[in-house]
Amino acid sequence: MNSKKTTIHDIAEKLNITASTVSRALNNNPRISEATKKAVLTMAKDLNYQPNNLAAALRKGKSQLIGIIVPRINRSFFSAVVRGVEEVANQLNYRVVVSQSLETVENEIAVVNTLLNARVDGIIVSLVGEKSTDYEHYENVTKKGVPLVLFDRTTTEIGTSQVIIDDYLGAYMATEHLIKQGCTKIAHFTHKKRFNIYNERYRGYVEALKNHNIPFNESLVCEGNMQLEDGRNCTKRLLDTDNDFDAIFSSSDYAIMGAMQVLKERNVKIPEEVALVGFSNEPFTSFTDPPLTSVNQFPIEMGQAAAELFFEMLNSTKKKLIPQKTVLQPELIVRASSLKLEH
Amino acid sequence: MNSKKTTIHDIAEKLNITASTVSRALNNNPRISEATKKAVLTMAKDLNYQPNNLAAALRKGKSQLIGIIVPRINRSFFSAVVRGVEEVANQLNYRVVVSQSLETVENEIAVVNTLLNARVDGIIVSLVGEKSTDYEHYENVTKKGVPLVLFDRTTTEIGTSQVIIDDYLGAYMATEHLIKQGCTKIAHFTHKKRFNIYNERYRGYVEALKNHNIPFNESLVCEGNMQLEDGRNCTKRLLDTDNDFDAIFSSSDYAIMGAMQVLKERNVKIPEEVALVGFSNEPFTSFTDPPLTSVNQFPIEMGQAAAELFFEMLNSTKKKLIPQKTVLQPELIVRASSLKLEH
DNA sequence: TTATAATATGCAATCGATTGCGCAAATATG
DNA sequence: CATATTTGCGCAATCGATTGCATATTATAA
Repeated sequence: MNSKKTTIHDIAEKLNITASTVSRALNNNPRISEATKKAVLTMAKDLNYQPNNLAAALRKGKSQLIGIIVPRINRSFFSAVVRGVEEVANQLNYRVVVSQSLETVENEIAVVNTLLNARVDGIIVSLVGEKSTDYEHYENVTKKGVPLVLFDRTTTEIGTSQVIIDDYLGAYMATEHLIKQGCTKIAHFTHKKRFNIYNERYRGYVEALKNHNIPFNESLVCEGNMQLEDGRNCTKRLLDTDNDFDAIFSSSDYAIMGAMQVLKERNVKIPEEVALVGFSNEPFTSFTDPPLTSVNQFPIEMGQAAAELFFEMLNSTKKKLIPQKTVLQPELIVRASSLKLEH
Repeated sequence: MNSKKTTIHDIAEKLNITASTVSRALNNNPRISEATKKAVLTMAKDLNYQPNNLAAALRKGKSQLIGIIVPRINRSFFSAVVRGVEEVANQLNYRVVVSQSLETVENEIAVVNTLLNARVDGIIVSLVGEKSTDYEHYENVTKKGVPLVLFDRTTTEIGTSQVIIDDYLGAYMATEHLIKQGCTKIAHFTHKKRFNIYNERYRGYVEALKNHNIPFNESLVCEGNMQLEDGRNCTKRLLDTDNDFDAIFSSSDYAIMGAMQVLKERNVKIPEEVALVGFSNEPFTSFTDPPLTSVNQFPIEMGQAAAELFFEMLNSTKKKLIPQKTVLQPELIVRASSLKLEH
């Protein structure tokens, strides 16, 4: 019953040809006659042949695997990106190996190493670190000639391709939207660790105010970890210090949810008294009451774009390729939480 | 600069020993002296040696990879399961390859095949199909001696281990909770495709009614695809046909969200007039207004349990192992949507 | 001191597929 | 008809690590 796995040699033997021919036949090599190809194919089926990619990978020096590293896979944004990558990769007969860095650089280093050991053909990653010393293991990757693509949480310190959305623009659109709804005292929630993405969003916020001649008020900016609780704290502080504000633009949907909770608890009307806009368009944003205006980051498309950049690098013949940067356009999804005017 | 990848042979040469010894030293084989081990280790570091798992995998016949197949990775339940699997797997130096079946059996078949080609050491899967003919490709897997573990959407038709939560119990708890809140006319939303899990939940609902002497009313059961829209339709139908009901227990959080929307639109008070309970404890359930009572399926724990079953199978010396079944206890998470009484 | 056991390492085959090179037969060209 | 070309396939090395068996050296026992 367990008649050993059948190999191309078994097929060759049965047909009185060599393994080379079988290999070429299976790979549809033009130098093999149609007749033998057909014979090989049917014999392969008869013997229930299952190709061993490991052997091919070893010989060819490529595993048809893409490693992808995300902080945590069970976060809707990241899992959606993975989905996008997977869909493009599968099309081209590549598989995706998923790893979590769990937000620590040590994990990240370990994970990069095991992926390299597994001889993945490339790595797609959303970074954990923020200091430039946190990137050495990635410089190692590029030095080895393994394609590396960054997404969302990126850096320019590693000279490699990346895909991001235009965070600046997203924030600008969000803020401008609030302004057009008549808001003039717009608070902003941002991350205390100033990743690129949060800095850009902050910039967008500030610029939108400036371009509409609204004075920037430092005390309306609140920093935190961008979690629900941080949003709650920021909102309480705003309310308690009696800072006058009529809108909040948060760089995170979770933080703005905290705001919504606190405002409701204190019977502040949304959006009449305070309008709310988040960032990321998390799946829950359409289920809140009122539904939350947010900025769509197109995570699936981001994954697809990352995969495409990866394959470009992979297929590039040049040794030194110029890092590409794909910038996706964000989309402001307007829902009731910010709609003070009828449209 | 690109001085070829260094192999154990390079290390061997430098030290005037053979590759065998290097291999054994790196694997900490007791038959190698401490001295040479140390020498090998430092030389490996000096030469920037990166082990090639492909070669080892080919030789040993195992890849240290676990394939996991989910309908879609960007669904919070599934991504959380993947996270659980990954965490256990990494501990044991295994990597996880993720694939999506995208809810079609054809995709599933293709994906199983490529995983087998990649020589994964086993497969963990939540099934797509519902007909027994949909399982042939999996019977193939077990026949080849490749460990297979099912989770959530399982079947007993494939003789293999599985991990599920006690869906019956979860539904029973949910229904009983509603009864204790004083509800007597409890509607139920279920899936029109009667996967095991939905059948079990249906059973739990019916049994809870029975045990509390509440008559079962067929017309309060509504079937659909368990999406938001289905929940909306079911709720409208219930309202429009003037079926009297004071609660809904839905086998899906999405469907119950549809219910919440429609009820709000029609100014039906939640939970006073209609109490709501969902299933799955999706992340958004705590963000709705009112927050949604739901049944926690412990997805991360489910992933961990699946991984543990996998490793049990892997390490079992017996050829024929008895399929194990891990049943997790669900937890009813009570939130405002069903709380008619103060606690 | 000799036989025996333990220790440390080498030899060579192996996992399964790929591929450059070579060669014979078939076909085309002049 | 002789030479050149194309077609179809085989030979054997190769990818890099593992491992059963053999061997040499040293330590121990009798």
